[in-house]
Amino acid sequence: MDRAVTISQVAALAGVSTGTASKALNGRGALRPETRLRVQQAAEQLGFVANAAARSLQTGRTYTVGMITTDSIGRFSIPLLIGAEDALGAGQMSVFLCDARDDPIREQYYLRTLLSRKVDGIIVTGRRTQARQPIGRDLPVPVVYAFISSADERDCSVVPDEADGARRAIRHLLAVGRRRIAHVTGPEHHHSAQVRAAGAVDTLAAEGLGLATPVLYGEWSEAWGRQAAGILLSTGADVDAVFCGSDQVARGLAEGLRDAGRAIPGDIALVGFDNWDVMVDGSRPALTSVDMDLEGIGRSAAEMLLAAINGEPVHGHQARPCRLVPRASTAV
Amino acid sequence: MDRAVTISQVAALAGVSTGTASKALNGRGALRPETRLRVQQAAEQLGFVANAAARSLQTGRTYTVGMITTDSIGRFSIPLLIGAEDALGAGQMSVFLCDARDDPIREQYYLRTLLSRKVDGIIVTGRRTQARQPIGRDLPVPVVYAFISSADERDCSVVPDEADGARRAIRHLLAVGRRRIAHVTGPEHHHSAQVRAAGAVDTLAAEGLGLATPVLYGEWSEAWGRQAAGILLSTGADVDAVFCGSDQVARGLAEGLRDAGRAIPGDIALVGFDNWDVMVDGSRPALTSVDMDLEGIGRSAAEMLLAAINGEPVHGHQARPCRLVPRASTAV
DNA sequence: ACTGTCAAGGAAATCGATTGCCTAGAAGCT
DNA sequence: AGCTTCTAGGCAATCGATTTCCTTGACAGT
Repeated sequence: MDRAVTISQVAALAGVSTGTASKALNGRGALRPETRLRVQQAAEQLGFVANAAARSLQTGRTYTVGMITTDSIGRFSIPLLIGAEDALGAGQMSVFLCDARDDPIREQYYLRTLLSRKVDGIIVTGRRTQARQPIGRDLPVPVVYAFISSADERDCSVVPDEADGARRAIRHLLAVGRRRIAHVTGPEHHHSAQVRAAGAVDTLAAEGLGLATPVLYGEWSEAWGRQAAGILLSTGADVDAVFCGSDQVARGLAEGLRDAGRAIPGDIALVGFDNWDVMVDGSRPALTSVDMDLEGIGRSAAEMLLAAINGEPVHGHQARPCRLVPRASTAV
Repeated sequence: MDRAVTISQVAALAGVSTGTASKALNGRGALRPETRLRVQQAAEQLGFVANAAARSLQTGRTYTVGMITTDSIGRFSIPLLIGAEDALGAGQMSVFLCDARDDPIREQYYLRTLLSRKVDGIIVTGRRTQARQPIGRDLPVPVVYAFISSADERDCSVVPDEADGARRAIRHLLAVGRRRIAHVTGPEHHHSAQVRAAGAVDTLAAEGLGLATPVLYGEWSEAWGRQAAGILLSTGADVDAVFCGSDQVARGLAEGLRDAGRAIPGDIALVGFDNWDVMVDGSRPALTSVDMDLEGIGRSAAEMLLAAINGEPVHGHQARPCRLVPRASTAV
């Protein structure tokens, strides 16, 4: 069963010492090409794979990073995970996944475990309404925050530029000829809702325009979207487009408007936020939406972590632009 | 900067040898309680955390498992991940996350890395239309398949009992007084579609009934559900309930039926499959659905892996029952 | 022929924690 | 007192790979 091949077996087969075998396999030292080859073949033949524990004990590097999702692993974490795992895997690093479930105790527990495992770095991710407290002070390894941001400005945080997303949504609506734009979004206390709303207002202001109605704050759900449709229509406001704070809100709104006999995009054009496939494709018509490129954020965070591990830390908040994906709900 | 605290520093502070310190911290050997306490306090004071690499080099155990998702991390993998991570975290094990993206080469690469890291075990998960080939032969560590199953019957696979899910759906519809039941589902070549359809047919047969129309195979999408509504109505078949192969199909169907003026559940009751929150809650009315308890499957797979690691391997396929979650779409 | 240089590879220390074996001293027994 | 039996805890080997010296032996230069 447990037939772990060690480097001394490889060395014995190749007729060299373990030290020489190590050098041969790692391309170090001064060896005859012929010897190097003999060792490599022996390793191949025995199926030798170096014991990572032994190696890291000696070198101090583990080629391992920890990834802590502070809230549960959810819809937003997955693309981040994938992106990070992608960038790290290419650098031969493995990822420890830790799901802290919004529990500070679990979080600290995981932090301890990761440190005891001597990870080379840590990525902290998750969904939060506000910037979060740093996960620890004076940690012996670099930390990068992805999607959420650290309250400490010196920490490296990679976040989507949500104001940019809002700007793109509004510009797009203006470009397709809409002028009387409303904004329906999530809870007012939610940072994303605030930033997106402000971004929308600012962009309109730059064109000498304003929102057609005050911002409608609610929750991040389809139900609220449907409800908002009623509110919007009952105000009698003359609206020819709605920028929604999320795809779910937009989908609900679309349903509500359709039920009330409004044509989309004929009467009212619609833009969502998140570019969540099941929502944008399930909506009728398909939903134009703002994509935050979460996978790119995950990848980018991982790259910055790698840089920090290699002694070139990046500090401060990195805001990454969004992308607008046009679909039928804003077709001309 | 932070020089890691080693056990010899703890030993020095407590005035004992490293061996004694180790025994004190691990509850081994014969030590005076007073000595044990002194060491523990010293460790506490210095913030000592044992170097996992050194420990595992000595003990051969790493308290680490690998989790390979064969297809990309998706909607189905998340609950599995969470469940497994939950069960393993409680046992102090850490999880290496590997996303093989349906690429056999990546898969083998990850397998190699995991083995070099001397993981104690491996969980293989992912979505497949059929049972998959075993990930390796004669591996030095136990492997458990979660959600997908291994083609080798001797391997341990934890899977949902989808026929059971179908049975529960049909029984529920019968219980609320429906008799003329149709079935709309995904692609015919998909294993899940087949099993669920067969389960539905068998359950009806046991009551001396049959499906009101032949099974409607299509794809796992809302669009197909909407389309199927049209097909179903155009056949003129007298149907008072539809069991759908997925929540997306059900949601599409619900929309299609509503558009055609049919009342749900008044005219036609609806049951979905997956119990996917955004679908069941977004549907109007909220959708009764079959829950495969993916988190339970993940947890269960992890527990079996732990058992195997402890020398009590479980072999064969473990089918876990589903759960029906009633909502408004089948209200009486 | 003698010395200096260099290439090739071996020997052994090292990383940090665990653990089997051993010993000094205390306690128990006759 | 003399002997045995514990007990508490120290010593040193060990895990596997890396790495820093060292030691060869070959060869060139004078």
